[in-house]
Amino acid sequence: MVTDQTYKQTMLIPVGDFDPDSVFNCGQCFRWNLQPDGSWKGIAYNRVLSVRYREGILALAGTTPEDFEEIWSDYFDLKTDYGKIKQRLCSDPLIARSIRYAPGIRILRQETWEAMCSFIISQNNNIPRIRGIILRLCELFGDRLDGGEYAFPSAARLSMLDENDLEPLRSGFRARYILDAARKVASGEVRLAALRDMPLPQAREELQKIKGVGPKVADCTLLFGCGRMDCFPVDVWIRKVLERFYPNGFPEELAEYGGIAQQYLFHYARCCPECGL
DNA sequence: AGCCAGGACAAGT
DNA sequence: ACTTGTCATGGC
Repeated sequence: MVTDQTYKQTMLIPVGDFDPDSVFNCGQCFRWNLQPDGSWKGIAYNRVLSVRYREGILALAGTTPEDFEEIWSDYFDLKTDYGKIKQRLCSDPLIARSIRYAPGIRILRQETWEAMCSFIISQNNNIPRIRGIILRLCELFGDRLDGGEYAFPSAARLSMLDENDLEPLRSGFRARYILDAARKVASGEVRLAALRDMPLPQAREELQKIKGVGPKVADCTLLFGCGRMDCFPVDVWIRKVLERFYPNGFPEELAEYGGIAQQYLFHYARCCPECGL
């Protein structure tokens, strides 16, 4: 049954530098899954999408031209020339190696609220369990979408709950952090929409008004949830990389795309046995 | 079985 | 301003 005014279809877009396995499994997002048929299914912006990539063509199934223009083109950052950015980043030998290891990584432009919640949940946690907690959060409190999937629940919805309601998530000590975030966002005490245009230090300060949001979660929110590609989240892996390979600091001339560099380095350090860490 | 996970907080120097 | 113990749960 078709519920939309527009029939869903498959969009074919020529794009370079895109490997779904790298994009969806490099630790930046938690709601994309490989299907038995080889496609990737995910949820973002209250929409379900199916993704394939082959020989320079990105195939988006189950969407509309309108949604592609308004949502997915930006979500996958298709207007950004990653080839050019990678060329610049390759001036650094370690980043060059990490790009060679997974050249198809791109930074997704996720929703701010979802990114912030996801990385609140990520603290002192492992990626499989992060995904499980987020899945339960969506199934319990998110709106139902096509195909039995669930949207990410809004801050307004979560702000009405208490810690007992979140118990089935098994998110541990993070439950009260999720609630504090929901309440401060729903009440307008923290204005996520304003983060995009704030100076970085001010944006970090604003985010850290929330219990459970420290420097690392704030930077992940800004990089993955606000498109701030100059933001450089430092987690345990990146800290090891910095101590070992950049004792004099990260190269200044690459700071403009520091967040993208950080993601190549993170994935390389975490996944490549021969990276030296 | 035990260590550790894309950290942050609170209390202590 | 820097250091340390603690937090709840479960993946490996």
